This record gives sequence, structure tokens and C-alpha cells, in this order.
Amino acid sequence: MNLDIPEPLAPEAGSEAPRRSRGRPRKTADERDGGNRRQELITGAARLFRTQGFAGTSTRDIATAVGMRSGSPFYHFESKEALLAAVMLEGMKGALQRQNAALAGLPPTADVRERMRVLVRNHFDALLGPDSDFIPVMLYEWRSLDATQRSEVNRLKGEYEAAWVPVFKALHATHQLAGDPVLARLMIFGALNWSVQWYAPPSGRSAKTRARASLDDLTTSALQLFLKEPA
Amino acid sequence: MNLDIPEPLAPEAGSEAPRRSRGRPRKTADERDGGNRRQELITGAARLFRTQGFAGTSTRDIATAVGMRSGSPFYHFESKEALLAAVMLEGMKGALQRQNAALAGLPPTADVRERMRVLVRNHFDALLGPDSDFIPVMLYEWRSLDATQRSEVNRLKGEYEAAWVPVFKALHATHQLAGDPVLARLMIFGALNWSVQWYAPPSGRSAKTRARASLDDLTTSALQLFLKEPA
DNA sequence: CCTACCGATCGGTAGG
DNA sequence: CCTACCGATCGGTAGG
Repeated sequence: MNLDIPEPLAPEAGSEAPRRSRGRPRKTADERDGGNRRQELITGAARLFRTQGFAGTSTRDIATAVGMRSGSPFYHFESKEALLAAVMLEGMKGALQRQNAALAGLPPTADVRERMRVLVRNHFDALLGPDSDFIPVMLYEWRSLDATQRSEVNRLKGEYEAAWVPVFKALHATHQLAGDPVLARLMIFGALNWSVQWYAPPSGRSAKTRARASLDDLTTSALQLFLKEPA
Repeated sequence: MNLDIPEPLAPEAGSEAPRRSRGRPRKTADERDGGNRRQELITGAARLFRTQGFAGTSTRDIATAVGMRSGSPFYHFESKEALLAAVMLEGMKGALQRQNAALAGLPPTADVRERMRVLVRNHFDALLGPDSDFIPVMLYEWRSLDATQRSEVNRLKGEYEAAWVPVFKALHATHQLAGDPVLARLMIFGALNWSVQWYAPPSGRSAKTRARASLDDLTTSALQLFLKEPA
């Protein structure tokens, strides 16, 4: 018996306990018929790409994470890059929808400052909230896309940022935002996007590691930092 | 003649021009005796790690970039990770020295705002100026270090950031910096560090692509954005 | 979607 | 620092 070459475990006779952590996971009926295996691949890949980077994640890692064999992701995606592009496109579409919904939920009486708060708060959610693997992957791994995929992603990114432009303009016109508005936008996005590097969500226990704050706290601090008092 | 597959050019008969870009580069006497091959590896690796990422760069890429054969980098560094650590340590030491020199060059009459300007300007230089490959690599690839290497880098990083703390405190005390000072520091570093993603240095020709500004312009804009008027 | 496999490339090493 | 090489792993595919 060669211990170096892993072979599929022969099922023990009479063993009734379901094996969950080793070997090929059992498929439930739901998993088998839905066409949502593709979706599981996107979600699993997003998590791994975020934590290990695109180049640092093998397609085998991804397959294992969703309980497939090594070759099977290529039944759903023609290449590793196509899977990366799917992660980014899905993430941007979701963020864009949530941004539109948040703006639409604003009362008609809301002023520019309130619009800015909603945009910043929603952006923190895309970066740090639940299911926030997609946008960080887009921000940090876009170099791995080819020109075609990149322009698709950039179209959505442009649409996402377009909603910010009138807000920045109005803040600048009322002297609540100082300095070159284009550079201000780039730097503010930088301040927000960089939070991915240091933010640790508040845990139940009183932890004193790193920066502990709620996304509302972050939003308040960001606005205090960037905006001047209204005239 | 196959235009798709690049092959080494056969040297033309009677051609006296030295081949510089193809094949194994000739070694000059300087290169052969100095112990500075190690330094060339660090510089070359920094450039490649910045442009392609750590996982996306092979040790063969690095060897080729400095005119070595594939195994030779391991004569100077015991592993790819050790080379990455050397890039980061060298970068942090240099940035720290330049920061200390810049602060020491300040007139005794300089106020907090002036100290802040010097720190920000120096930081932009480390991120975007000449020989600025090291710090971006440190900022974006630190996850690839093991615990020991990481703590060495963090010691220098802590020293670098320590010089900012009294400046932030004084700015906050004089109400030129609003909001939680810790979060403010994290966000300001984010705004600066993110410039690596979008900054394109001004070229000689009047180019209209992307953000074109000098590092002085960036510094001015950043200070305008973050700081309130002194009381 | 799995089995079984391919060629290419990777980090790293022994010996000179 | 080069030559020559190793085992491991990679993205991807044919055939079912």
C-alpha cells in the first residue's frame, strides 16, 4: 500500500456516520439539480481570491472549496481569468443595485451631505460588510484581466462612480469640499478602499486588537475628516 | 519567417554592435567583482513584484531581469520569500532615512502644518517618485511574508508611522484635524497609499490620459482636503 | 460533472 | 554564479 499516492477511501463496511470534512462532499438534491453550481464557484472563488490573491489561488483550491474535482470548474468557466471576471462583474452589479436602492430610499428633502453619507455608508458595506469579497477582489486584482474583460468591469465601475460626481460637485460648490475635486475624489475613494487593509469587524467579546468600529462609526469619521462645515 | 513566434535574432555577419537586449548579458568588470549582484536582485525583484505581484513573478523572471541563470538567485537568497523580505526591509529603511532627513531639514520655526506637509510630500515620494518600487511592494504584498519576516517589517513601519503621531495629535488639538484621530490616520494613509493605483507621472508631452499632476500638486490637494483652517 | 491525463512551469538543489 | 536536474504543482482537456 503506497501512502504517498492518495487513493479514494474505500467505504468502511457498516459505517453509517456521514463523512463531512474528508473526501468528496455528498451532494444534496438541491445542489444536484439547480444550475447554481456556477454560483457556488463564483462565491467560493471570491473568498479565496480575496484572502490569497488571484495568482496565489489555484483552480484546484476553488474546486475543493465547493466540493468538486480539479477539472470541473472548467465545465462552468473556460478559464481561471473568466472566473475572476465573473466574480468582479457579479460584485459590481450587486454594489450598483444596492447603491441605486440606497439613493432611491432617500427622502426628497435630503441635502448633499446626507447623499454623501449614504454613498459612503453603502461603499463601506460593499468593502467590509457581509458578502463583501467581490469588490475587494475587483479593486486589488483587476490587473489580471485582459483588455476585454477589463473594459466590461470598467463600464460598471464608471456607472457606480457616476452617482458620486454630482454630489462632489455640489459639496465643492458649497465649500464643504476643498481642493481639486478630481483629486479629492481619488483620495477619498483611496481612504475608503484602503479600509480593506486594516478593518476588523467588531467581535462579540471586547477585543482590543486593531481597529474596532462599526461601519456607521467609520462613515461618521470619514465625513468629519473630509468635509468642511457648511457655510 | 514566422512573425508570431519570436526567436533570437541571428547575429548579422560583420555586425559589430554589442547585443544588449537578447541572450545572456555581457558582464562588465564592475559587475563581476563587486558584491552588488545581490543589490541588483533586490532592485530587479522590486520592479517585477510591483508590476506583476509576488505570486505572479517567478524567480526565473527575476534572474533573467538581472542577467542570471534560473538557479542563481538562490546563491544570494535562500528563498523567494527571503528576497521579498529584503525588498521590503531595504525600502522601509530608505524611506525612514529620507523621512528623518526631511524632518531634520525643517526650520525650527516650522509649525505643525508645515511638518505635516513635509511628511505627506515625503510619503508621496516613497510611493510615486524615482526608485519607488519598494514601498508599494511592501504595502501590497505583505501577506506573503511569514510571521518572523512580517514582524521585522512591522518594526520599521511602526518607526516610520511614529513620526506622524505627534503631528496628528497637534493638528487635532488645534482643530485642524476632525474626527477620531486613529481613524483619521488610517484613512489619510489610505488616501495617500491608494495613489499607487491611479497616479501617472506627468510626461513631457501634453498627455491627457488619467491623472496628471506633480507630487507637489498632490501634496497641496491632500492637505486642503484633510485639514481644516487653523483657528 | 468525474476520471485520467498532458505539457509547462514552478521553487529549489547538488556539484562544480 | 552556471549546469543540469528534481518533484510538485499548475491550468486545462478528451472522453465519458
